Amino acid sequence: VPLDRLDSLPTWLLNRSSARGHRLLTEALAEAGARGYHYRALAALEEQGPASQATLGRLAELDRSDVVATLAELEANGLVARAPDPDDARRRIVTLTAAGRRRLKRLDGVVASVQEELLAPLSAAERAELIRLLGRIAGR
Amino acid sequence: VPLDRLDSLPTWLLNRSSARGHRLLTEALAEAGARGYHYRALAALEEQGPASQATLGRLAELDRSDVVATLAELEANGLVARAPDPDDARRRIVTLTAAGRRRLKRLDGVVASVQEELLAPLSAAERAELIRLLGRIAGR
DNA sequence: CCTATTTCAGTGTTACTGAGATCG
DNA sequence: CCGATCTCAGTATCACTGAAATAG
Repeated sequence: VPLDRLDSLPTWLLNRSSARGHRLLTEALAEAGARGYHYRALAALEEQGPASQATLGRLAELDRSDVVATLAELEANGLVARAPDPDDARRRIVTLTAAGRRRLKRLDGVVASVQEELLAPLSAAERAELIRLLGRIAGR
Repeated sequence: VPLDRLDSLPTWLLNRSSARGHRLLTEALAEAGARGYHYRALAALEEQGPASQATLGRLAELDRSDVVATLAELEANGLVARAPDPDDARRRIVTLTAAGRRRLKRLDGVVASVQEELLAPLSAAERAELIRLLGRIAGR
């Protein structure tokens, strides 16, 4: 970075690193035919089991307006199924299909290789330390 | 984070940390009546001296279309002055005014206190280590 | 009545793209 | 004619807001 003031400024370095990671991830997922929202939604479904769209949106931290389109796309590709909740007619229960589970496994691999690429300059110990330090400042 | 898959994922932690830093910075600068672009432009001017708008944009990593509005705002507040380059009529030379220098000093303080707030959970040694690790993966 | 869910349409933000005018 | 500079207008993106319909 050409500006002295910025090149060891934490907020700046975080922005650069995050942008680079985000770019790598978006590109890698796009190559696999997915976007971040799809991965997060599939992961939430696998970890928490079938859930209403609203619950799923909260778990995967999707905006309520984006949940609809995201799940519709996943359903169109046969990765999830949506059915009305017999106990509460407002809800639609979303479940992961076998194809969805396989897709998630594949995307897990894509995501892992992006981490590898992003952290390539660091040793295993340094990677662990970075994760620890980021966890302390990430908030939430 | 409610999802196991994400809570120690570097790209995810970087996004959270970066977003938190960005929010703190934007808010603190707004309270001081500035935005990130203003700070970067003023800093570039102080570090590199008077420069054309295009050069300044490259130094401060502003988009070419945003340079105009940013500098117009700074000029309206008397923080920079713009004058035609006598040697090249395409260029407008931008210089930092005394008021601009004072404002930059004040914003440096604002930016520093944001770093302090963001990194509050870390010791001095941890902060240095984080900066070092981020520098290695930030790219550019 | 009030709250929760699902959905759609529109807004706001922030970066960027395209193109024109000027000039070396 | 090519390339750089400055400028404006318009677009793309992404998260979000408002509001409506439905139901507990």
